[in-house]
Amino acid sequence: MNEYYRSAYRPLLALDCVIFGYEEGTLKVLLTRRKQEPYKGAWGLATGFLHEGESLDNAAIRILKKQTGLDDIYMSQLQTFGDVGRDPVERVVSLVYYALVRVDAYDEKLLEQNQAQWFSITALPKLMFDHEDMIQKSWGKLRRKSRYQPLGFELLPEKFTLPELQTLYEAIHQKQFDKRNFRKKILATNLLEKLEEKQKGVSKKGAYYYQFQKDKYDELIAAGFNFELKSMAFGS
Amino acid sequence: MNEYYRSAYRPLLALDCVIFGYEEGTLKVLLTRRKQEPYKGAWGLATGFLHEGESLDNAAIRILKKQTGLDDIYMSQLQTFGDVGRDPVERVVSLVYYALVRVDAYDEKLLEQNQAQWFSITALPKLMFDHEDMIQKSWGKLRRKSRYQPLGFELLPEKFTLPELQTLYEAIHQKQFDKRNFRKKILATNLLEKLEEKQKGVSKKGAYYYQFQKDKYDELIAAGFNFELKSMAFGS
DNA sequence: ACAAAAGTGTTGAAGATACACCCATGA
DNA sequence: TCATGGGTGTATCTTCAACACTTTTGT
Repeated sequence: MNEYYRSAYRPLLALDCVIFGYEEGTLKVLLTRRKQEPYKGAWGLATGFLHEGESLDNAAIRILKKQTGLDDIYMSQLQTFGDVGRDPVERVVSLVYYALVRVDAYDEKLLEQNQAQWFSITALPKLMFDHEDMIQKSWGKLRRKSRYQPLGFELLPEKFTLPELQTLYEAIHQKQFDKRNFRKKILATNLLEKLEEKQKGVSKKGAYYYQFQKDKYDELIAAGFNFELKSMAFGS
Repeated sequence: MNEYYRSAYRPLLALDCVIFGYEEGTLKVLLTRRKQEPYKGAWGLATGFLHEGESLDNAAIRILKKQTGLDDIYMSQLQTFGDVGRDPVERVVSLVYYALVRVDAYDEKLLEQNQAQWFSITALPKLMFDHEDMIQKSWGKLRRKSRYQPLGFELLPEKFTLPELQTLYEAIHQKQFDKRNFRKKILATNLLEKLEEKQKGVSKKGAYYYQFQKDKYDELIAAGFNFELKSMAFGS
């Protein structure tokens, strides 16, 4: 290694994960209490430093696994935060990932073990550093992305009903949708398989379960199919 | 500072800038030759390490200023690249910014001084490390963003004609647009002011100059106006 | 007068929105 | 039987895409 590299400043590099979940009709975020002084006990995102020899994505996977017990989580980089005073203890540059998990797959025991808790996105506690900003920006990204990518499914169990899916979208967008138009739009993607089974216990009539056809989606993606919006496509 | 921070791994943190320009009907990227061994002389993006006490955006501004002589450049974070072997010399995590500059504002002398050169985006030389990937991803972002934000103006002089603007969009999207539809769409934003003056020398008839009304745009943004697409808005 | 690029409107198709009633079931 | 939430179709409007001729002016 030469002078060019050796003399450079080396900041700490952290990864913070905004973990979204969906439960009881509201969009939630998983928060944990900070384990070290100062600000010990303050609510914040799941976090960790990058390890030597570890890629960024792998570091995020490691942190998510530790926090949730799950691999194979939908996960994507949001952006990097690096204001000078954002961590008052020491200069830390922080890469934010956001992740979508199925709350039903979540290991309850880990909540206690990690001093973690789900909070409704509309009723967050006071958060340390710039974590509030990170969550709001992640939510914005989720809103925008859910318009052209079938993300909602990542937050629901394998089998879900259309009313459930609609309520989820309403929680993400904080907006009511028309039942008929919503169904039309969702079913028009042709990515949902209707099952024979009906949901019991929630309503008297019972709603049909659907399943997201991930294979079909992956095929379409592989074939170069584009779920992007058509309008403003400057077509021809 | 306590143990939690002290024991953490500290990678090098670089910033790489994809500088887009527009000239002679083609979208271009500004590249420089690497100044140190190994790979000295290889083409790559304008780059630099983060300095102590400097925010990420300020670091990007510094690097852009050094490269182009300009401040006040449109600039935005793309994403962070951190694969383990991406810099073969040493582990370097790299934050990519993309920037849009007016080539006419560019100081010619700096090109030589920095061993820099504009390359058409469709005819890039072999690039070092993962810089090719960074450029392609930035271009993708530029394409997507130009559909719902008036970005094109950043690449043109203050005064420009609609045929010029259209050619720019065609260069960004690598696609021909219909003159009439393009005009309609652009003028529908109500953000362009038609000037009295006509362009001379390019065509016999001469095209009217237009000017982007940045004040008006900023006002609308401040008022919460949203340039996002309407379709898929899950409206009501 | 003619060549070359600038400028302009309309029509049909597709997609988005608004809206109201019947159905199945458990209590 | 009735209360609750599930399911369905249509009419209107907006937006997008396709398309061809006239205007201006320099040579």
